[in-house]
Amino acid sequence: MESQTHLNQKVQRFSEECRQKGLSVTHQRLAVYKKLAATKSHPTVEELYDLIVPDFPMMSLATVYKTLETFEKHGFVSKTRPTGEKARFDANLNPHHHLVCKVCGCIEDVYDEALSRINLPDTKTSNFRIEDFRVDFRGVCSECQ
Amino acid sequence: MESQTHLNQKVQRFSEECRQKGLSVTHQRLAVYKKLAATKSHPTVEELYDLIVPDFPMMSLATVYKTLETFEKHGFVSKTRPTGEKARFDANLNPHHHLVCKVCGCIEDVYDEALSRINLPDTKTSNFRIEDFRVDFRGVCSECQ
DNA sequence: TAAAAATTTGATAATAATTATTATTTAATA
DNA sequence: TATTAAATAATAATTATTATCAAATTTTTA
Ligand SMILES: [Mn+2]
Ligand SMILES: [Mn+2]
Ligand SMILES: [Zn+2]
Ligand SMILES: [Zn+2]
Repeated sequence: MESQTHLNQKVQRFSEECRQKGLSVTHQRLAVYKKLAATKSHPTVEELYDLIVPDFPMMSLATVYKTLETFEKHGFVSKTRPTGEKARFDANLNPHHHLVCKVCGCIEDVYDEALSRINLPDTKTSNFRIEDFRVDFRGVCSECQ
Repeated sequence: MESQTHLNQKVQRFSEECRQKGLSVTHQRLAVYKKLAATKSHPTVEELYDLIVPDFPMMSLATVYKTLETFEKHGFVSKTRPTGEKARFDANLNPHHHLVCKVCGCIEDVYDEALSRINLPDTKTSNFRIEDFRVDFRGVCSECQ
């Protein structure tokens, strides 16, 4: 659970960065960002939409799609698609890894300092330039056990 | 590049396992398996279909979909869905990780003994039961540089 | 080997997720 | 507040994937 003040700071930074990048700070964008920054659940587009609609009945699903696309392009959120169907989003940009449930598809964040110290594999022969890496730990969440 | 004899052995084993599991060994299934086992490119369903059609003009795209679904269910292939659009398939079931190109979406296999020895993160508090893990090294392939 | 039973295929329809279109509305700026 | 560029909402279109089902093929049984 993020503290309320921390969340407000995050939203504040988001608004400033939008202006810096020439993006209008609209009610819709604020609503999407706030809901996403307030949860750890890596919601799908539709889940986010359902979270927002009660507070914001005129919100359109297509706007949530486009907003998240914009956010991803500008580096406000990350998008992931583990084995399940739908894309999932995360406003947590600190480098971290994921626990992915094979049963229900839910995602939990996992931080592990040791992982940041692994040696990158040798890619001299294929000449692939590695920029970063993410680990998906796959298994069964507590709910599904 | 797989050697031809190694590939033949793999197809041989595949046929035997199909029979053991009560799956008919059809021309279509052999064609899909052979093409997939012969490439390292992690093709999409449509790419596989296009590879197969010249040799096998009556092949249906729906059959490729269904065949791959069957193969995955029976553990003959693995399916992966990077951030891009389409699912990609791999007949290489040795535990390995992936180099994923951020530009074109291509996937290369990467083996790294050191990775198999990492300590799993502590999940006592969330009670998530980790079964395995996969690392996506993200960056830019040689083609796209 | 031939007939019967079971499975698979191919053609196509249906569905689900996502993206494109466009008239209207809103936000930023002067 | 008026101007202008950008964003939204409603909805159509597209794309990837799955479902349906009669016909064909494969496997089993006699
Ligand atoms: Mn996360
Ligand atoms: Mn692979
Ligand atoms: Zn679960
Ligand atoms: Zn590339």
